[in-house]
Amino acid sequence: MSRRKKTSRPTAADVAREAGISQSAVSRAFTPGASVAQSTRHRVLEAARKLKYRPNALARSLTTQRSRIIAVAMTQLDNPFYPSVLQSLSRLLQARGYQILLFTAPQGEAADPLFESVMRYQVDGIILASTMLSSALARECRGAGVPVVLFNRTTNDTGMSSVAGDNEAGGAAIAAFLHAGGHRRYAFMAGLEDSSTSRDRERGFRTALKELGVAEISRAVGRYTREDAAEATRALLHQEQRPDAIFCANDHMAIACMEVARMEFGLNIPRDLSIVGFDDAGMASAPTFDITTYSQPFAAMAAATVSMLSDLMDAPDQPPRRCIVGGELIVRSSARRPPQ
Amino acid sequence: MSRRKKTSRPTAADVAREAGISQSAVSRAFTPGASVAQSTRHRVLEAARKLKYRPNALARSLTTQRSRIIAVAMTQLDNPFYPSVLQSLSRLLQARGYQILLFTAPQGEAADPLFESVMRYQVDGIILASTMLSSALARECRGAGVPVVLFNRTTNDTGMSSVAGDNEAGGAAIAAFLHAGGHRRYAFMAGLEDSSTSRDRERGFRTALKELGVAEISRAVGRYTREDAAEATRALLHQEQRPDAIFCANDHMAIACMEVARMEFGLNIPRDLSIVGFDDAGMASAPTFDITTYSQPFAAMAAATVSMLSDLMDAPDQPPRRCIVGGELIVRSSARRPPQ
DNA sequence: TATGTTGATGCATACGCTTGCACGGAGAAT
DNA sequence: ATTCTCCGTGCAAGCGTATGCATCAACATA
Repeated sequence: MSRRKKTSRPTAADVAREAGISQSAVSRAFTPGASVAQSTRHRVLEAARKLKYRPNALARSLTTQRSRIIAVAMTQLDNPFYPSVLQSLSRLLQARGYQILLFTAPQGEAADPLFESVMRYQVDGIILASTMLSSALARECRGAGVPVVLFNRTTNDTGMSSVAGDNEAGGAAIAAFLHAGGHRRYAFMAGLEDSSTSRDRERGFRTALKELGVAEISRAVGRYTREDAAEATRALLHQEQRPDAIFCANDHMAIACMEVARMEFGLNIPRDLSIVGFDDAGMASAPTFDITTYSQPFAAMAAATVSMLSDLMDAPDQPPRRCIVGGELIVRSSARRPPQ
Repeated sequence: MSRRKKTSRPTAADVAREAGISQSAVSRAFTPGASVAQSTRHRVLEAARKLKYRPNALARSLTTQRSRIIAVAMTQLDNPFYPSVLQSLSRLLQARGYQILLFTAPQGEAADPLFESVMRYQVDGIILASTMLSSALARECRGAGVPVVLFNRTTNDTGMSSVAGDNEAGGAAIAAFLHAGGHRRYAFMAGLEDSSTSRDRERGFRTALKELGVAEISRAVGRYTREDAAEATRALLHQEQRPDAIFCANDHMAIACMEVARMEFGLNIPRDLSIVGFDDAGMASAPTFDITTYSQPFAAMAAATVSMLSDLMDAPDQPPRRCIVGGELIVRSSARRPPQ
C-alpha cells in the first residue's frame, strides 16, 4: 500500500494525488462557496474519506490569518454561574464555527505570563470573564488588534467593550423590595472588593436605600467563596445590632449565608432574617434555599457577548460598546415580602 | 516609523532586522535549550519587546508537528463535579505548557460532526469526559494517532486508556455501610443508563448487597439531572413498600432526592430515609445536606489523567492503561449509621 | 463564424516558523 | 604553532494550506 513517507497524517497533496487532481482543488473542495465543480468535489471528498484526511486547521490559519479560536479566560468555576456561562458560550461559538481555548487563571498568582502563551495562538478574539487578569493586559490585547469583550466586569478604562448584568438596577430593586418589606437594619455582603460587579451592586443598593432614608448599612466581605461568606455571616450576626436583611453579592454566598444563619444561629428565614442573593444560578431555585434574587440571564448575556465579539471581529476599529443585559427581581421565600 | 507592510503582527523576521541578526537566531532565542549566546538572546528579547512581537504558535506547530493543544470534551457542566475537574485539568496542563481546546457536546444532538472540527486543530491529545461522544469516534481518534484518555468513562473496547474513580468499590462500600446501618429496603437511582459510571456503581452496590442476602432492590433513573432525579425520587417514595435507603449515583441527584423527600414527603433524613450519594462534590458537604457519599478525588483523578496522557504523547504506541483512583466512604449525616 | 462570458482548474507563491547542515571563530589540547 | 572541539550563527528547505492569476473549455450571444 501507499505508505506515507513518515507516519504523519495525510495532506491535501495526498488526497489530490489519490483523486487525480491538483492540491488547489482539494483545498477548494473543503472551502464552502469556493469555485469547484460538484463532480470534482465528490471525487475529493471520497478520496479524503478513503485516506482519512482531515484539513489542517493550523496551516489554514497560517494563510488565512484567522484561527477561528476564541480565548476564554475564567476563574471562579466553583461558582455555578460561570459553568453555565461557559456552556452557553461554548455552544454559541461552536455553532458559529469557533473553538474555545480555555484559560483558567490560577488563584492569586500572577496570571499574565500564563495568558501570554494563550495569545501566541493567534486567537481571533478574547472573552475575559475573570477578575484575575490585569486591565493592563486587556488593553494590551486590544492594542495587538485582538478584539476583547469583558464579561461581567467593567472598567473605567475607555475603549473596552463589555457585557454585564444590570448590577446597579438589581441592587436598587433589592433595596426597594427589602424596604417595602419593612426591614430596619440592612447589611451588604461584598464579593471581591476589586470586582466591578460587587461594587456596582453595592452602589445600587446603597444609593436606593439612601433615597429611602436609610444611611447606615453594615457590611462584610465574602470574597465570592462559601467559606469566606460563612465567616462574613458570623461577623454580621454577632453584632449586637443584628441586621434583619442581608443582601449578598451573589447566590453562592447567599446560600452559605443562609446555612450559617439557620444552622449556627438557629434563625428562621425569612421570619428572623431576610436574605437576598444575585444571579439566580445554581441552587438558588432549589426548594431548600429558595433564594429571592435578581437574575443574571446567563444565556442572553452569553449571546450578547458572542454577537458583540463577532461584530468586533468583522470591524475591529469599531467604537467600544457597553451592553447591559437586564435582569429581574425573582421573588422567592428567603426574604420577607412586602404586605399585600 | 517602520510601518509593517499591512496592519498585521510583527514576525520573527522583523525582530531579526531590528536586532541585526538572522531570523533563525530569533527563533532560537525563543526556544528554551536552543544554542544561542546569552548576548544575542538579550538583543532579541529586547527587540521583540520593542516591536511587541509574540511568536506565532500556529506557525510553530506547523513545523514541529505538535500543537501543544489538548482537546477536552465535556458535558454536564451543571454537575459541579465537572467544573472542578475542568479547573484541575486546566491548571495541570497549563503548568506543562499545554492549552485546552474545550468542546462541549450539545445535549442529545449528534456531537461527532462538531467534534470533527476540533480534530482539525491537530490536537496533541484528547481527554474525553463526556458520554455524548460515540466510542467509535474515540477509536477513530486513536486510529489517527492522537492519544486519547477517557475520563470517568470506561469502555469494554480494548485499547483505550482511562481514568476513573473506584465505582464498584464505592458501590460496595455503600452497600456494606447501609446494611450495617440496619436498612431493609434498598433503592438505587441510576444516572444515565448508558454511562459506565452509573452501571459500575450499581453493580458494586447490587453485588455486595446480594452477598449480604439482599436480592430485591427498587430502582429509578435520574439521568444525572436535578429534575429527573426529583421525579425519580417521587416514583420511589410513592411505592407502597417505600425504601428506607436510597443510593443515588451521584451527589447532584442525592441532593435533589433529599429535597423531595424532605419538602414533598415531609421525611426526616436520616430517621425516615437514608440517602447516599457519590462524588463528594459541590454542595454535598454543605451542612444543609451533609451527604454521606463515596469520594471521587477530582484533583488526583485529573493529575492521573494528565500524567497518563503525557506518557501517551511521549510514546503513542504504548499499551493502554486503566487507572482507578481510589476514593473513600465519607460518612456524614444523610444516612443512618451503624450502631457503636 | 467570431466574440464574449462564465465557471472550473492548475501553478506558484506566501503564511511564520523550525531545524539540518555548513561554516567560522575561539579556545583547549598537543 | 597546529590540530581538534565545540559553540554560535546563517542559509535554505520545508511544514500544509489558501488564493491571485492565467488558462481553458463550454456555452451563449451577436
